[in-house]
Amino acid sequence: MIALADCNNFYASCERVFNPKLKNKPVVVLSNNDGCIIARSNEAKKLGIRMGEPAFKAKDIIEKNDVYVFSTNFALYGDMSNRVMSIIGNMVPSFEVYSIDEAFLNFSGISNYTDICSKIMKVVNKSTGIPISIGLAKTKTLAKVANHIAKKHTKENIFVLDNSSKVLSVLKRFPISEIWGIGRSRLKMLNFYGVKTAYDFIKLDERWVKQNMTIEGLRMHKELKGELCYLVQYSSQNKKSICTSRTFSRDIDNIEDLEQAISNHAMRCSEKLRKQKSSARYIGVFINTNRFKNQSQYLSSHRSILLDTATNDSIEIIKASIRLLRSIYQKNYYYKKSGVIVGDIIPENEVQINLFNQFADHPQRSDLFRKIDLINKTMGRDTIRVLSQGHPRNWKLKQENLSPCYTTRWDDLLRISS
DNA sequence: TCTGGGGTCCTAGGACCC
DNA sequence: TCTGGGGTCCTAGGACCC
Repeated sequence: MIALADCNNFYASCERVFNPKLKNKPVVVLSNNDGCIIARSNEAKKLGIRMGEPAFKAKDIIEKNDVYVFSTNFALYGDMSNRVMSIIGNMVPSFEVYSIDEAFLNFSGISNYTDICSKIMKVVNKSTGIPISIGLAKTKTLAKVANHIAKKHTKENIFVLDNSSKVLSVLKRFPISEIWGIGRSRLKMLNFYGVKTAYDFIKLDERWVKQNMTIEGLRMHKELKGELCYLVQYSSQNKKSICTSRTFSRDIDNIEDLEQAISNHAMRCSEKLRKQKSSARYIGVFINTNRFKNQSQYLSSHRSILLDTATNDSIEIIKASIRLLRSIYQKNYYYKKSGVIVGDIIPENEVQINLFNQFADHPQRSDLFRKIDLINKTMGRDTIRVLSQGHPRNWKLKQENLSPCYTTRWDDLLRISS
């Protein structure tokens, strides 16, 4: 069995822990710049305040009903999350932290899972003040369904989907829109073909699902029928890309302010990189205009580069980010959002080098491999990894199209190795 | 010179999640 | 007036290889 443990109304619940007078009162938490509503207590949900709604649209409801409003405090939520997760971790053999407020628990080979889950709910609530719900089933996707029911249709906030007839009767009433992995676009497509419930969906032919919804749709299909596709991953994985972005509280129309923001974002990205002991080989910068202001002028620009050598050095990342920003900056637009992405992340102590095709018949090539071997032997295995090797036929053509950052690679390597 | 099947690598962008 | 931030996975298509 797999369980999904999910904190109820997490951010709103966190605020409540430190402010007892909020008990049984409507509470909402707002996003950056107090823009959107991103968490609601049950009382706030009952008032008809919608998830993701702009705060100004809900202003009337908020004022009339004395709703308590908070700006986000991510330091607090992160800290509370760690506490909840470590309690859960102490009570189950293996589990996966799926998001700030959710964890999948692995109960394979364990029969008293409901007892353990009830106990987890009690202990977490008693020692952190955060209420949680747990759904149990054979697969992650079904555990999500069970969790949904636990939250909305049970008093105890726990629900077990343990036999196939129970699963079928639940799926017959479960709207397809609520299934994990069905978003706006897939919902529209499925509705077009008359699929309204999860049961309608599992009755579809697997080949049709694969063809129309790719491999992800097929996995969803199988998981809903009880076939395991997503395993509980108990070891925490490093991020594969890291992004820092913000919406400005006002429109920006000059490059100085943008440079300032991009520098900060780049700094935060490098900090996150170093924290997970990684380096990035790819840097991207994007800026968007205000998409609500003038739709015909909406502009979204993104530029990126691959670096010669992976880095997590703040100065290098900032410099590259500013260069990218300058290459995409355009006047006459009012920028509203900016961000930096670092990607192709590799462990800190490794250097990755792409041997591009223009070097394939380089007379020093065999020499190079000898040097790489030598470096790896003295510095440790995989200090330098050769990612791809090209063919001489490609040489001339490639060379013309290469961006400057590639062409130095050969010299850099020779310098490193000599 | 023309032809095809079976690959790899890379990028851009869609769709989804919390 | 005011509309979030941070991720993952997958596919298509170009350009190239044998």
